[in-house]
Amino acid sequence: MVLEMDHVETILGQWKKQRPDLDCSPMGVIGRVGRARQLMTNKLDDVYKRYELSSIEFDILASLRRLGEAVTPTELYQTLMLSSGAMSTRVDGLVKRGLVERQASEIDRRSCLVTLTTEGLALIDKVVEAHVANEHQMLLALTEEEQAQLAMLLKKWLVANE
Amino acid sequence: MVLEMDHVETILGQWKKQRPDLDCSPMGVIGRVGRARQLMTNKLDDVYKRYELSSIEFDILASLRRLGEAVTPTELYQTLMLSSGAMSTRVDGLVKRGLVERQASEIDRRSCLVTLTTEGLALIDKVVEAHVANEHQMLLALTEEEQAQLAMLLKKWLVANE
DNA sequence: TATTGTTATACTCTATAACTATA
DNA sequence: TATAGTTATAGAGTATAACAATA
Repeated sequence: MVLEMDHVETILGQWKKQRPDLDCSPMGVIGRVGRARQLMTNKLDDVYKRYELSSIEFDILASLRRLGEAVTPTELYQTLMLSSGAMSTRVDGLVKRGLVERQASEIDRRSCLVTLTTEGLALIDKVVEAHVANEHQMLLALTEEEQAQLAMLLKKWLVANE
Repeated sequence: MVLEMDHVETILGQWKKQRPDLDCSPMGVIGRVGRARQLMTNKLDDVYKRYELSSIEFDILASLRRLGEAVTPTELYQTLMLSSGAMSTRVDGLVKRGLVERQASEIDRRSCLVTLTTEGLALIDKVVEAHVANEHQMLLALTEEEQAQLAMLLKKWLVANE
């Protein structure tokens, strides 16, 4: 059996030596979630950049696509945890590129609905396919069963903490 | 048995409805790693802020502490994945607060060693204790065995991908 | 010539709050 | 008065590259 170490294992060993009184075992989980996230984010960004999208732009377009309906800027910034001002700026950029449109609301004239244009829909459908293929590729180091187990454990933590 | 949903489960359902042709199962893993990371980061930041440290400042002080020896700015920015300029700025801030010092290197006069001051050492020891206690608290939703399993699965992925 | 580390510059992204229009 | 959304401002953080000193 091969006993390979990862970066967090090294860090745990260093703490063990310098502060043997501390039980740093939770770093084995939390540190690895952080490090995995960082590496995963880099790989996800590779695909976004191929289509000249930032991570947030992808999230906006993907939200509109998977919800299957137009949503207000307020719903968008609350869902994606951005300020209203930041969302306005992001939507502006997508409007300028012809990927989304703002439609006046018929029931509340203060409000508007952000919708995908034909070009935006075609783009996000293409990007999501590349995105999902990329994600499949990223998980090849784990068996289907391990992936399911990992998802299940993270879900249990999230149900208790989100 | 309780079947609670998390946020990612909702998103998976939306994709299933809008794009039933796509196998989005990897989102169950990658999406949850990202979401868990975000929630964990917020909770970790609570402790850092209590001691008026940013996440990066904590990382610098903790690196010095667990390595148990002085390191060069170059080692620091490579380990923490920052640019050299950004590290200079961060170290400056910690020097101004009396938490670290720059010592001239005796073997290479271009270089220096960053060391914890007495105050810096006392501070990081206190913060790390609060940090580890915080991390223990954050994982209470999982049993010891589940935590170990989660760490093991993430480690397997990291060994193959980092 | 190459490398270490600092400094100066410019850029990206953001939150905040002021603001307009409407409810 | 409160809310939806935009705009203007200012701040945090960064990378980049120019720079000085040394290898």
